[in-house]
Amino acid sequence: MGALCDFCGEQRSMVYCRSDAASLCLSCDRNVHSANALSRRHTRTLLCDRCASQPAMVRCLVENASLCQNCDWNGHSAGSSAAGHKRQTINCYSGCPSSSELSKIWTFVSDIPNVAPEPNCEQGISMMSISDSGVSNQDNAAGDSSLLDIASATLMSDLGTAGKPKSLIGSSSEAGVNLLPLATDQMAGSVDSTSAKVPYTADQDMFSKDSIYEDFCVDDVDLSFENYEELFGTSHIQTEQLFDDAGIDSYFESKEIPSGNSDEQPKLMQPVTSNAVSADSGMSIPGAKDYQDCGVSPVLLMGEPPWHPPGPEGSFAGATRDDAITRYKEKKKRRKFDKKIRYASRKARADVRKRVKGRFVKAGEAYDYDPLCETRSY
DNA sequence: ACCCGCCGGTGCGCCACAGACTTGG
DNA sequence: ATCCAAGTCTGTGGCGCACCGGCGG
Repeated sequence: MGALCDFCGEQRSMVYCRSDAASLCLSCDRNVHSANALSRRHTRTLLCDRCASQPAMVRCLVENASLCQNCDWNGHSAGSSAAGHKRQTINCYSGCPSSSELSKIWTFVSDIPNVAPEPNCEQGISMMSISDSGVSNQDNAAGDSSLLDIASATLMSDLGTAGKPKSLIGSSSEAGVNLLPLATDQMAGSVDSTSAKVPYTADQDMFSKDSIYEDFCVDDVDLSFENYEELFGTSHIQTEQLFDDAGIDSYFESKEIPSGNSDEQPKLMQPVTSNAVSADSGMSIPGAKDYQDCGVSPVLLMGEPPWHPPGPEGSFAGATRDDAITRYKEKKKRRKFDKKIRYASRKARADVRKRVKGRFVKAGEAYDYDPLCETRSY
């Protein structure tokens, strides 16, 4: 069963907020993120069905499960029996959507509980719009159906084949609910190319609407980060490899990857710069610290999991790669890419604490930086 | 080939303080 | 064994500085 809400500790957590590093029930999500303009900008997404501790990034249509990147990779890695499963991206959102609006964002979730509207958010909801989805559904009769257009999530192959995916970030009205498509890996063989470019609508419910949470359960194991590798095997290391110095550039290149499905045409990997999220986070590779903002790891931005056997025109040979991996691992020891917020309350305090040259100052003393209003006391 | 200065990327320490944790009665 | 108070420790984010490697002169 999924974890309880980090905020109320009573309801089942359903969404994950990267900014707060918190799993929240929908009620608390609305309460917490209606507090102020900044919190409304927090991007949230569904919680991973499998590990229940990380933000889900893709929806496996076969398993009816929302998966975080690690669970996705572990479950659908090349060579596994599930490698060919169709998956689609899961959009994250910001603002204060109602339960009905969320149900449009995530059409595959059938048990979104009703959430009382937050007075602070009324305006935001009414202004909600998506103006530049790139995937439209003009036929949708629902009044605020613009949500659904994107929402429903783009088939993964859309991202893989679209020439220039448009950024959704910033396209919506200021106070509205922003839907932020999660970038995905276009894992070889994972998508049936014949189904690409078919905008998903509620009428095309190609996958069961049975509760995705009916099997929302994981073994009773500690899912803390401490035993991450124990739980997820090699994925952590694989992630590390991504930032391999020599490998970075190669991932920026468009390259063909071998398909796990022999019937498919090889897919071109998209350059990172085409990814919507990169624009949002201002992320720079390899110093990507901001990848967590929308639940998008740089790994996904790179397209292909780095441990995937390089294509014929792979940019580096095995020995060079090994060297680079070794170098990266040495660097990794000194870095904190995987910083995990252990105490959200402390983070919340630090986020609003006044500073002088970056250092916290005593309450009431002069400061030169106030995170809340960016004013100076002198 | 070697040295030097410049530049950008990166890591680390600092700060206050709430809350978690430990210890002793 | 349990409770409580007091003391100690931890972790949080932005900034400045030091360090490092790459590059050009």
